[in-house]
Amino acid sequence: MTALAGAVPRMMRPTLAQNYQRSGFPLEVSTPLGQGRVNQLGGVFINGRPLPNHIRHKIVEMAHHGIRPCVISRQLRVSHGCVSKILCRYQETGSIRPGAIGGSKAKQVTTPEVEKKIEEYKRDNPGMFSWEIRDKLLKDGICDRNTVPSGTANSISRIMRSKFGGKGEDEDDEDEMEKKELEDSERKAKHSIDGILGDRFVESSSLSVFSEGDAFPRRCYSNSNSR
DNA sequence: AACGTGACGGTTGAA
DNA sequence: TCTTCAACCGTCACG
Repeated sequence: MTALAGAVPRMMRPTLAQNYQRSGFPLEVSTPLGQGRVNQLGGVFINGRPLPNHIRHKIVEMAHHGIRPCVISRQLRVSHGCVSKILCRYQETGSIRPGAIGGSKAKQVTTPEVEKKIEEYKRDNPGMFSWEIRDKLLKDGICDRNTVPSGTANSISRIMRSKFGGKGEDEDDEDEMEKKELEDSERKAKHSIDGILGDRFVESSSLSVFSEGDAFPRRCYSNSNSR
């Protein structure tokens, strides 16, 4: 979102709408969903969707074995930009998981103090309902009628989701999330890129204990591909 | 040749 | 239930 009209950086090519056909590869690959596309390296991907977990694992695993990103890219048929991005993220966060896609950024409807209080209530009484929390916030004088999280208590639910296991931003839950995701991906495999890609990459997708890697990028570009 | 990075078209899901 | 919109995705191409 930095490109200003009139001052078009060179990077911003005045493109013919990106169509993934510059390479002469077929635009789409026939899949049960008709979503698969083929990149320049011949790899299959779904535009807009994250690579499957086992490929992400594989990328990190190979990097840990000292395999260079360009080799990983060619071998797994994933663009080097993507390999670079995944490895950078892994280095920064220790997680191979993609970020949370979609949704709006939660509005700051509550002060940190209120959030803390909600956490406290929830810790003391995990079975507490949103509306009960809301009432208690009012009763304890933490909020008044104007400042209490919204009428439907949706915002309270949101806070609770994010604090007590929602989209899994919590690093402590990483293993748990990984497990859940694995199960989930198995369930969805037939209808996702995992299924589309089949077992092309499945062998040795288990992630072993890593030693200090050497093939990780030296630097990272900012994680968010800002627009 | 390898790699960092910005633009792009696309998907997702909370509001 | 539908729409909007900002987050994310991977690819591509440039430097």
